[in-house]
Amino acid sequence: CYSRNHFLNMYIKSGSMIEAWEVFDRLTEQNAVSWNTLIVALSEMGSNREALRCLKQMQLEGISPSLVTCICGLKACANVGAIDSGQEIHTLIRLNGFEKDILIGNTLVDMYTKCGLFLEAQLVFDKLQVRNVVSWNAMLGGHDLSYVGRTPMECFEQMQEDGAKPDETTFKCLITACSHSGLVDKGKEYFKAMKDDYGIPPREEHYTCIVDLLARSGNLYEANKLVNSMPCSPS
RNA sequence: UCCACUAAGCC
Repeated sequence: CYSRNHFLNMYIKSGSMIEAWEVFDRLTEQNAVSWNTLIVALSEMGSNREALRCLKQMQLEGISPSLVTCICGLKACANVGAIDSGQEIHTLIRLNGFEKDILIGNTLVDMYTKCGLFLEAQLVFDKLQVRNVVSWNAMLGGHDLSYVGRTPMECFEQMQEDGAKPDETTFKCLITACSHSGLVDKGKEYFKAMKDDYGIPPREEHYTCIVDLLARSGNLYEANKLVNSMPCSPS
């Protein structure tokens, strides 16, 4: 069944969804992994409702959702703001004792922020036993932090006190958060600090973030200057 | 370790 699932994934990754379904149907024994593979594929192609239907279906067929199933399901919920299903999955998580898992926790935080339940997200976040850079990035990037009475700056400091090392994604989230809160100077500072103090060379997306920040604040001249000084796209 | 967490703008 091992190789069968690989096979299934191969079709999916090459974009042959029809063949993938055929392979799936012909599997004599669909285990949680085959279902997960399908659910991920569906949600990646934007068929999130269909993905959630699969999650129900697998249960009807007597296969219990694994930890990975819960993660994939939550992502599908996050994509379409399906808070009801999200909460059902959260219940499932509790029933199975998956809640201490960091990946589960991070995905829950993300799902709740994407669904607009910021306090719920904060609650899950606070209850995490261990937090990593992804947890912090999810908080930082998910929504306007002012909903939970925080600023991007505080969040950024706290994450470091907590021992998380800011990465590329952190700065994308951080600068975007500044941009959305009108914190123009702070955003510029962070952009500079990123390479000067943290040794992270800005990528194309970081330039997009900072240009967006400048342009939004009416700083067209500076934005233009920056675009012209950009190195050619690395990758 | 068959599958799995966060990630800019435009729309």
